[in-house]
Amino acid sequence: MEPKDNRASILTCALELFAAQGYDAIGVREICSAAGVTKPTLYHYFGSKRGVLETLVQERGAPLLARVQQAAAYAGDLRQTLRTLVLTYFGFADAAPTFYRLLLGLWFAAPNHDAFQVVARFNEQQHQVMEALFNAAAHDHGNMRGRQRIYAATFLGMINTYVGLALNGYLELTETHALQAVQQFSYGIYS
Amino acid sequence: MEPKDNRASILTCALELFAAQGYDAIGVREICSAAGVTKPTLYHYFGSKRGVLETLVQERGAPLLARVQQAAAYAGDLRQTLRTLVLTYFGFADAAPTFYRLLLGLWFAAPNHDAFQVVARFNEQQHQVMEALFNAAAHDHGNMRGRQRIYAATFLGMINTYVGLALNGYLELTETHALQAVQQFSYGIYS
DNA sequence: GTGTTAGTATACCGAACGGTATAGTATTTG
DNA sequence: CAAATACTATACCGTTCGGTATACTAACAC
Repeated sequence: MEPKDNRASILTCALELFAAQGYDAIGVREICSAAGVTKPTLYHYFGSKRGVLETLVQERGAPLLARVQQAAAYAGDLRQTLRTLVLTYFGFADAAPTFYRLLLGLWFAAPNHDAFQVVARFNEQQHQVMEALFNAAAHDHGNMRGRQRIYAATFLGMINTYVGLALNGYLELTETHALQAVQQFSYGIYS
Repeated sequence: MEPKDNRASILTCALELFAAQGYDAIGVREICSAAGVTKPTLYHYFGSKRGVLETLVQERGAPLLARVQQAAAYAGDLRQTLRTLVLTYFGFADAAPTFYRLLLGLWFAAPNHDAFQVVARFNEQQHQVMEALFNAAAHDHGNMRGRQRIYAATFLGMINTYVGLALNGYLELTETHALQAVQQFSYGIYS
């Protein structure tokens, strides 16, 4: 029997419930009862319902961001870097589907919504990484210049689309799909 | 002064509020006060809050579905059909950005959520249209066979991604982008 | 032992939620 | 004119919401 860690089990239960039912549809009470604690415990650790979501995004998102940052290092071969990136994302989504579902559920959510803004900041961080990559690549590929922002956005969008469709049972995150996606995307750039 | 149509103004206000703040974040009271009516009026026309959303999706979505169905007619030139489709979607999103925002906000929302299921049915209808198109095209392009479902899903996903990024200010829905998107997508198919 | 701190539970707060019972008005139908 | 239908307002229902005041326990500090 592992020593009970209320903080951790609150986060785990909240993630599962948020991902399945939506942030707004889940009350603090449900999280607490699922985690086997009472409300003051949750508020002791996170201060508010939004604090739970923020902690969740930060802590569970950090590994993804770290891997992505590493995979996004540009070494002269853009296509290869993109391949590594897609595989990194697919691997993460495969290992943490519930968390990715939470992110995707708020990807295009209402802009004035509390929960959206939390996730938007996280997405913006990923966007920065991608934009830096395309900026670096634009030195070698002059015809890309001026479009780095769009490339970053559509590349991330393509990844999220694939993951979202996979989560909804439309396809699977195979290496074949990853490579095909990169090939497709690259064709749009170099042409 | 137009003759006041309470039913219509409820729908209009609900759409605006849902799209901006999210379905769950908006109460029936807010819709009513924005529309200048009281709750029994709303419940007279729509029966429930969910009924408002359902009506919204059906009535505002019908024109899109009609245009898409027409544009998806296959006449031997898949690439041209896809071009027409993307332009149809872009045109609709440009004319009804608020409604499209509502759809996108629930695109990958939590699967057990009330609002998601309403939109999911609508998305499924579009998916059927796309799948039929790729089924027809697979007669001419044997190498597509068996992948029609994936093609339909990723094609719609690509469109939604572009529209979503446009709504969030990352790009604009120009004809150039539309053609580029199709070219990209087609390359993934024929290769 | 005496504070002090971290963590947890009971019980409660006011506000907002979705929805409705009742009563009215205005228009149409006989 | 009477009856029925469509629509709208006042006022209310019970429930749940996010959040908290208070108190208690265990552990560690001095």
